[in-house]
Amino acid sequence: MVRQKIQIKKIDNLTARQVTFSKRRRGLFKKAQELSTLCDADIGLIVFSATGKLFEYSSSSMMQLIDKHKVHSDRDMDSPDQLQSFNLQSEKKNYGILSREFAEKNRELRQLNGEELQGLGLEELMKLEKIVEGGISRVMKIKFMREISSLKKKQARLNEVEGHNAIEGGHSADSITTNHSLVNGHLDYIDSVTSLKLGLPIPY
Amino acid sequence: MVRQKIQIKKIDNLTARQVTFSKRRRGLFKKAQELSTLCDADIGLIVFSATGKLFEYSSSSMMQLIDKHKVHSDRDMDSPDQLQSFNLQSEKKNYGILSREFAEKNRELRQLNGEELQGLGLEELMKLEKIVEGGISRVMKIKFMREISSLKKKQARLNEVEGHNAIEGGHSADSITTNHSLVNGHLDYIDSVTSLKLGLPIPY
DNA sequence: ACCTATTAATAACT
DNA sequence: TAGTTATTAATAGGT
Repeated sequence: MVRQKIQIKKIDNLTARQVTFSKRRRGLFKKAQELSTLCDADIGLIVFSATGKLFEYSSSSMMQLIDKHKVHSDRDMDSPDQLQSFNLQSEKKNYGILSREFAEKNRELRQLNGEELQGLGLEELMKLEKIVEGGISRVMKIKFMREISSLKKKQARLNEVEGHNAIEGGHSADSITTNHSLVNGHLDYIDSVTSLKLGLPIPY
Repeated sequence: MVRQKIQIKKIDNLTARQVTFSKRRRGLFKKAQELSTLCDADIGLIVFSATGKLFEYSSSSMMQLIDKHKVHSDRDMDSPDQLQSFNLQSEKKNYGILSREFAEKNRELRQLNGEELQGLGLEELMKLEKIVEGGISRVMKIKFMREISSLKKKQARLNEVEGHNAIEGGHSADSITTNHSLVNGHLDYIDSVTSLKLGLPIPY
């Protein structure tokens, strides 16, 4: 773009790449702020460098923005069209992941035996609800509500259809829960998790 | 910046503002993509127009990116300095909110009586854990793990300190849990929640 | 960090 | 919403 036009592909030279990263990152954040100011837009920009360093800008609160974004995502789950992002890749991929996960959940649920279903019965769900009542974040709350609601409905249907005996192996029940917002969590880059692992010896 | 340089302040004329929004938004997304490609950065960009329309770009998966971002935020909670974002406003505000919420949680917990603590005993926590084991998102899992871990530790300490009787009203125990990532959820703009509200009549 | 030639973005207009 | 163009803004390569 200047002394010589460059190709938009990964810069080989490490130093040059770092320099360009700094310069263009600043430019990007500036543009984001300008757009926000000029057009009264709410903007959040998250940048992780190749080395994992976080840089971010948000015109208001990143937390709120992310919550708002998640709500939009969840809405899109219901009717998986009408997405108008710059590139739809990530959203489409998301939707694919969630769809698979949803199918998987349904499969797992059908494999549960009656006893286990009883074990995860109404009482436990009620207690879960009570805990969820507490001060967890907006999105987490919604997702958990949905999960609980979904589990309740599924259990109810299973009870209805199966009596209290065998488990159906047929096609999954799509119509029961169109909202499923849970994802398999691989705890890759998280080291602090280890200390949170449950089952640790806690003095009682 | 062209036929005439403009001031970076909200554009009064609605039409002009919309046109500028479209043009600059495209430019911003392009720059984001270029930076991502050139420097191998992982970038997420969320833009809400003044009318609430969502536009987004992400070099990989927005969901993963947000999870990663939240983990970073949580890390910052532990040592509330070393933030290197473009503007620190939102993060600082976040930290303030979480600090207050944490204090509030501590207060609430001290007010719990022994019976209620028993009710939320080890068994329930174990069941919660089992549920949490399932496929919920990375961040939700971490947050819930932390919450459960925190509750366990607090209950353990209460049992230790109080025997099984009265509740201390003294100073809060800061050292027990430095990670507390839960936020008060006001369910403002979310309408779909109503149908998810628990306690709804479900046929059993 | 700074410089600057050159390209890229874009404000006003159509 | 899409094109044109004059002008400013961003920046690649060099110091």
